Parts: sequence; structure tokens; C-alpha cells
Amino acid sequence: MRAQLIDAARDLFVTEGYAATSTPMIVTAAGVTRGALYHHFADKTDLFRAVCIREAEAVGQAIEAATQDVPEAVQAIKLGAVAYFDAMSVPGRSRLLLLDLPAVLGHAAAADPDLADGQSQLRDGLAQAFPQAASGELDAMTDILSAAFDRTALAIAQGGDKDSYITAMLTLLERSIAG
Amino acid sequence: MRAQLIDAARDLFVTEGYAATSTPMIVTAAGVTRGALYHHFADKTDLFRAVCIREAEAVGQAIEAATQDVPEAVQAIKLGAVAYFDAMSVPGRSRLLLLDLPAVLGHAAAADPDLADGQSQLRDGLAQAFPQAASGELDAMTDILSAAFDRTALAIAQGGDKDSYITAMLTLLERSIAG
DNA sequence: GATGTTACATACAGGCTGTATGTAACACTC
DNA sequence: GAGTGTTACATACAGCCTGTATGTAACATC
Repeated sequence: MRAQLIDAARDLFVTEGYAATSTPMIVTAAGVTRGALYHHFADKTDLFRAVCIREAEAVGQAIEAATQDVPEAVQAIKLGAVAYFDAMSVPGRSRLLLLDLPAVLGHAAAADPDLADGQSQLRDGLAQAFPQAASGELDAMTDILSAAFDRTALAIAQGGDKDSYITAMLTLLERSIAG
Repeated sequence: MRAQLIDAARDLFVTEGYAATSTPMIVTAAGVTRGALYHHFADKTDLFRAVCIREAEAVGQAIEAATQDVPEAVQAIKLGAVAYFDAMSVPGRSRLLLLDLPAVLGHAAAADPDLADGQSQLRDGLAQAFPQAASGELDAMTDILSAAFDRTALAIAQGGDKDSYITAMLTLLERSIAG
């Protein structure tokens, strides 16, 4: 039933957005009562977090699958990037993870590794590409490049020109790594 | 009185966030009634938009002031970047413009030039640095780099290591332009 | 067989948004 | 300068939403 609630909530969150989705809507879609929701989740944001974690896991696994057999770091990052854009193009996912999540869960979201989709893989790749880099610089570069990936995914999801964005992003990535 | 409402709303939005700020709170702080608010603004998001536009204008002017006498494009971008980070470090501003704004106004916010802080200046600088670039690529690169700037500003505002982030961001900028 | 706990359902209190309705002041016209 | 319309609010209301408190049935446990 927990899963049923998460399923129903996900559908509504991605189509209506977090703010416009009420708990009565969710429980009606799931075929249960609000009592069940508040039994399984502390509040609406807790359910939202569960939905986001599941979506972020799916994204992480897609990246993992695309890069697991690629030993070369730069190549792995590029393949991971494309896998990330693919995974993020699932309808509504970018809105959920890139617009609502930061606003609803705020600072806590960025700190939670379960919610930072693909960031750990990117950091690993960058660490391999820059063995000499200091940890703090690596963190900052990972975070910044990750934001660039996010905006690319969001722009594509919102109807931007896919080729232009992916080209620009991969160019940016190559140059930043090449230096 | 419109200005008075915007002032009060700004203070509450930056300290409490958009969702946690109610219209009764705003009008109490402004010393008026809710009737006045709904007379001057269509709804809560309309007031929020007005607040954001004023903040974004301040950021844009700071960048303008820092770059107006710099003829060289790359140098102008760098100086503009630092001015942007400075302007964004006003308490609460990054949360307002980088977290709440995209979630509340969504796609409409990205399209509104009044709300895209610094993006036009960045595009001008990039156009000057890449005279041969196609328009679509330029737009994409501007958007992506702009996201990188945003995350840098947000990370600094949220307590990240300022030096690491600025160094990483300027490095990224140099390499992407140098190519 | 009694007792405690889990998994819900129901009912309630408080608060919020947007709208509808009232009202005072001013502007404008004849 | 009386009448009329409009602006700028204030007040009142309807509907919805969130979170909590309370009830209850099933199951586990001893």
C-alpha cells in the first residue's frame, strides 16, 4: 500500500506539480483514505521525498548501466551524460527532480546522496580524470558541472533544441576536462 | 502602498520561503489588509513575481555597473561573474531567485527577460567571444553556463567554500571560452 | 485468553486562498 | 455643484487543505 501511494503520488506530482497536488487527490487516486497516507508518511513532504528517491534511483541506475563496463573516465562521463539526459526525459521527471525538489526539500535535498542523481558517478569520473585535484575543488567542480547537466536536461524536457543543448553541454564537458 | 506590500513580501519570502509565507502575514507586516493586496495584485504569485522582478533588476544593475566600462568580452564576463556572485550573496536572494522562482513560476520565469538575471549580459559576452557561433548554440551555451553560475551562487549562499567554488567556476568559464 | 501493537478509517480544528460585497474618496461632467 | 462613475481599499464569506486526534479491526504475543 505504501508503494500504491507512492505510485499515485508520483503521477500527480509530475502532472500537476507538488503544490497543486493535494493529499485528498493522492488518496483518491490510490483508492485509500488520508489516514493511510499519514500512517505511512510523516507529512506530505515525506511522501514527496519517497517519490523523489525512487525516481532518483531510477536515474542513477540508468547511468550505472551505461557506464559500468567503461574503464576510461572521460568516456564514461560522456556516456553517463547521455544516459542521464535519456533518463531525465521521462515525462515529468525533470520537473519533479529539478524544479520542485530543490524548492520543497531545499538544502536537505542537496545533501542527501539518495537524491543527488548521478552526482556521485560524475565525481568519480572527475576524480579519475584529475587525480591531482584537491577534494574541495573536485566537489565544487562536480556540483557546478552537475548543475549544467541539470539545466540541459530541463531545457530539453521543456522543448529546447535537443541537439544544440547536448552539443553545447558535451563541448563544455570536454573543454573543462581537457584543460 | 504597492511598494510597501512588495517590501514586506520580500522580507517574508526570503526569510520564510514562498510556500511558508501567507498573505495574512504579508499584509500584517505591511500594515494593510488583504483587500489591498488583492486590489494591487491578481494573486499571491503575482506579488511574488513583482518581488522577483525587483530583485532581478538589482542583480542586473550590479552586473551592468561592473561591466559597462570594460570593452573586452572575456574580461567583461569575468568581472560580471564576480559582480553576480556579490549581488547574489544578499541574504535570501539566491533562495528567492534560484529555488522558489523556478518552482513557483516555472517555465514562464525562464522565458521572461525581466527575471533572467545576468543572462542577457552573459549572452552578449559570449557572442562577442564567439562571433562565428550559431544562434542556437549560443543560446544553449548561455543557458547552460548561466545554470553553472546559478549553482555557484547558491552553493556559496548555502555555506559552500567560496574560494573553491569561484575558482572552479572561473576555470570552467575560461576553458569553455578559450576553446 | 488477555494484552499490546500495527494498519488503517473517521472526525475535527485551524488556517489559507480567492472572491464577493460594501464603502469612502476622488474625478469628471453637465 | 449635483450627479455619476471609478479607484482604492476594507470586510465577510465559501471552499479547500493540512495535520492531528480519536476510533477500530486484525493480528501477534505471551
